[in-house]
Amino acid sequence: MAYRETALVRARKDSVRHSILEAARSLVGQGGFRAAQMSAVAAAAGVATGTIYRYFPTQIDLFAEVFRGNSQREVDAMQSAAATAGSCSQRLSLAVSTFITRALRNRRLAYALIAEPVDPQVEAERLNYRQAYAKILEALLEEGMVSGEFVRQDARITAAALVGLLGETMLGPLLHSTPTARQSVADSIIALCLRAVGVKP
Amino acid sequence: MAYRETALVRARKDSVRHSILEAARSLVGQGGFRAAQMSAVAAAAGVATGTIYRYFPTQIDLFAEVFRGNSQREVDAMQSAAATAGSCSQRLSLAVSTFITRALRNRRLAYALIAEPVDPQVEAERLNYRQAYAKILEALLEEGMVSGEFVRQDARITAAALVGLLGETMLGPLLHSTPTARQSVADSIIALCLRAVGVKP
DNA sequence: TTAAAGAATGAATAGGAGTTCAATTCTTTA
DNA sequence: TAAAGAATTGAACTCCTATTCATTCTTTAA
Repeated sequence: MAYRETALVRARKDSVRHSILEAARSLVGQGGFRAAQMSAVAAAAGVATGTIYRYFPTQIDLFAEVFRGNSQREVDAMQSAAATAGSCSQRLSLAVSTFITRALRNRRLAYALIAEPVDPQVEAERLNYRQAYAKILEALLEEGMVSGEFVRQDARITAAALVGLLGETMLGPLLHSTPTARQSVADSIIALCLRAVGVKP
Repeated sequence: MAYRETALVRARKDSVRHSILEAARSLVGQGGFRAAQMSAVAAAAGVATGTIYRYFPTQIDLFAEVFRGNSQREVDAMQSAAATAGSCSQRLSLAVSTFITRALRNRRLAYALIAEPVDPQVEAERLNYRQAYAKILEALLEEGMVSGEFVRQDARITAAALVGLLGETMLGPLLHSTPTARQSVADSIIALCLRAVGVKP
């Protein structure tokens, strides 16, 4: 034998893989998935298109990983917010406002993750993450019902509804509002969520 | 001149156009937009593919018209429900349950209209119709606030939120529930909507 | 009946983006 | 330094449908 992968090569391959992912992530963050053609990703990553295929079997696999990476961050952020100290209402408010704030910080990315038309297999990832959000909210709702803060309800449905509610308001009124109006819009959404879960007075 | 379109020809052309639209509508209703390739539409309509182009400049135009046709029916149905006699709460309940019932009656179509990945120009139609739903709900919310049935709120935001809420719950929990569970799920969604708009006791 | 104008046909074409692969360059070890 | 094994390259290829258009029917009016 005259060749075996050394740590150095391993490291460089890891770095190439990382570059490709980062390039794709950046393109998606700027122009959505449609802007991330393989040739564009390759150019941005500084490799040939063929090289991408040594790291990702298909474009869909690459996109799925980009989707997971981006979405997981959002889910984690919401999870942290939901896990803070305080009443369930406060934690729900924080979780929701975290979602809103982060979506506003990168609206194109938010659009890509929430609503951009994508390949069905990437859409499957989207559904996974919508469920991940829903699970977090569902747990919070259950807790709030036990503590008596929220009225009795089907937590699974309310959780899904909140996810849909947040997505739609991010794409609709909020994105087109002026910067000064944003805070009040965000406040409206939070108030709406609290009403929806039936916070008792 | 030796040829001029007569009423007979006019009528047949109208009928061909109608066949094409109907074929497309049916395919979309069964398998979504992805199942409605031009060749499939032509076959279903009993014409050659080239013929479609004498009636619709591009596939996108055809799809947009199919989308509008289908969506308008849904919007009209909700509008009727919202315009019945009764309290604003009752009318909201009816509007929401109308939406749910109709979505359940044709789930594939509901998916195509609500969430199937489509061309951006068809997506634009989708946004139009989401706004149409929202407008109906917004008017109802305004009325309910004036009458004192609903708490003060930003009706535009709540309306958008309800649209998102309905769409998400149609795709999530409801579609996968058993037939017997459907009614209770629908009831949960209605109750949720009433809480969200802040129905006063 | 016939010529002009339209309408319909469907095989051929176009175009765009993902994917492949023969040739090339790089790494490693003997 | 050489040879084997990998990795990289990017132009060529593939695939898939939407779209076109030369040809063939139909219809109309003289």
